[in-house]
Amino acid sequence: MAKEKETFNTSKKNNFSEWYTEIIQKAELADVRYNVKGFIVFQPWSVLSMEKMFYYMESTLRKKGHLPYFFPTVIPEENFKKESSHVKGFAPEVFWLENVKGEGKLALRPTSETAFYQMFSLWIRSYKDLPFKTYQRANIFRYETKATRPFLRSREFHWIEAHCAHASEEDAMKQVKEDMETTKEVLHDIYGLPFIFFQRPEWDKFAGAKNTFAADVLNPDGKVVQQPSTHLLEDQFAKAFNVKFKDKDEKEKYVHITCYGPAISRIFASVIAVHGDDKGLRFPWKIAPIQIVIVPFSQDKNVMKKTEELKKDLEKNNITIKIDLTDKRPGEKFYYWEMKGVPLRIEIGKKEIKSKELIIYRRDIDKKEKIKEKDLLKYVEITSKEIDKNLTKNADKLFENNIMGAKTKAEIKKVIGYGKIAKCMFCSITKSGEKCAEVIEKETGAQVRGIKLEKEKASGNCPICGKKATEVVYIARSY
RNA sequence: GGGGUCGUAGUAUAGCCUGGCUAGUAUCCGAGGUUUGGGACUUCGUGACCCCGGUUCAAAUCCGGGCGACCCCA
Repeated sequence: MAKEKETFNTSKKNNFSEWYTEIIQKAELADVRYNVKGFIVFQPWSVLSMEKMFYYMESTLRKKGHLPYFFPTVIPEENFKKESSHVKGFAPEVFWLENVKGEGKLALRPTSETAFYQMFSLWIRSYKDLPFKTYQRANIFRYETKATRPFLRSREFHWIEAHCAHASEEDAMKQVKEDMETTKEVLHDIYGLPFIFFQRPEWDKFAGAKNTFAADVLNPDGKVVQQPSTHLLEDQFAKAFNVKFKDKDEKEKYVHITCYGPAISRIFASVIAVHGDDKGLRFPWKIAPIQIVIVPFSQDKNVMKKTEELKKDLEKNNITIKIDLTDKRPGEKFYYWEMKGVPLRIEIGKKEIKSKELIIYRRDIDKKEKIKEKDLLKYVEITSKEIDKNLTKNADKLFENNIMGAKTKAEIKKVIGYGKIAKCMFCSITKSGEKCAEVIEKETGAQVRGIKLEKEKASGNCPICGKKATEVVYIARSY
């Protein structure tokens, strides 16, 4: 046997940053050599997976009554300026198109509130039109400063944004809860990503929102990544864009708007980071670019015939499958597809034909087993579910073990130093708590992420200012 | 936002300090042969000094600027 060769120069645990950089290149997820900073080429292995991610997210939204749109990529400056806190928050990140003859200045959308609500004002007339639930799949542009990272923070990213108009604040809040439910159904139950939904503190809200709720996913390096966020926009945007409806009582009222933004390309970063290991990627079954790869040991006629047969049977069951016919040796193919994260591999040669058996390798647990050929479909059906369950369970466990209580400033420091999330009492997440949050950020480099929606009971005092605690907050470093 | 490291074939690197060679090696790629049950071997071949300017008889090497990448801290 040949000498052990590691797939990566470093392990995920010892140096997450380098592991991440390396896996993106090795697994051909993105080519960062495109010659504009912060813009990368998404390669097939990431696109195929993200297509599936989009599919699950979009079909879940549609099931819940959202209808799809494609809005223009450009937004006129005029729209952009209508909501003052929004423009203030986003202005530094906007790419402007200059030299557009006679058209005024145009922004490349950094998000599309100001495009959607402009049209909402034309479309929404009556309470019968509400709730008005939309979404679009789009790429958006934000001028991130120098810390760009493939998938995690790029200047162009691919996302879904859902915009809804409601008759009342209660309805809007219901929508926010539905968005959280959607996040669980898709991010957790399909992509296998654990998260906590936080209500963000006053000082960390989306520009122009009354309240922001955001899901934080934990990265293996101990930092959290903000994933989907949903915002209660109250009626600020409705007033700015004059989105009104005639209610049952015959009065004109402003709608209550909510928006929800799952960024698929960024969530993909978490899929890589959370599930990957030192052999490479590990895809959850439903979002694997290829779900099963067949590696034949020889190109013998009978082996080839059997391989084709298996492929057809599996494809009939909607399984994405590939036969590896390259002239590499089997061992090299094994390592390659393991690095690529394909969940299942079938190995087949003359011996298996004779014994009517198959060797199956499971990427999630890195083990092989033998099964009867006739049991293949049933095996795949059961195992694919087990794979997802297993990956999700492991991720959940890791997440839970990374939350630690802290009672004093020193303890917060310690917990953050371990690369974990600190849970502690806090004075307030309204304006008055901001100073304490700044102290924490200055001394630990971590931010107050917010409170859980199902409110936890506070007791004792704020470890920073010593005032009576009103909230239980979570503190973490973030991307 | 602050700091650091760096840019030589598709990839990873040597050479740079102390200017001068046909720019070395491995891998990848292409052609041939032997192989194929966990990262094969062999023969031949193609391929590179990030861009702009400066110093110099002479620049991959020194200087300035630009562009880009990575890492750490906030």
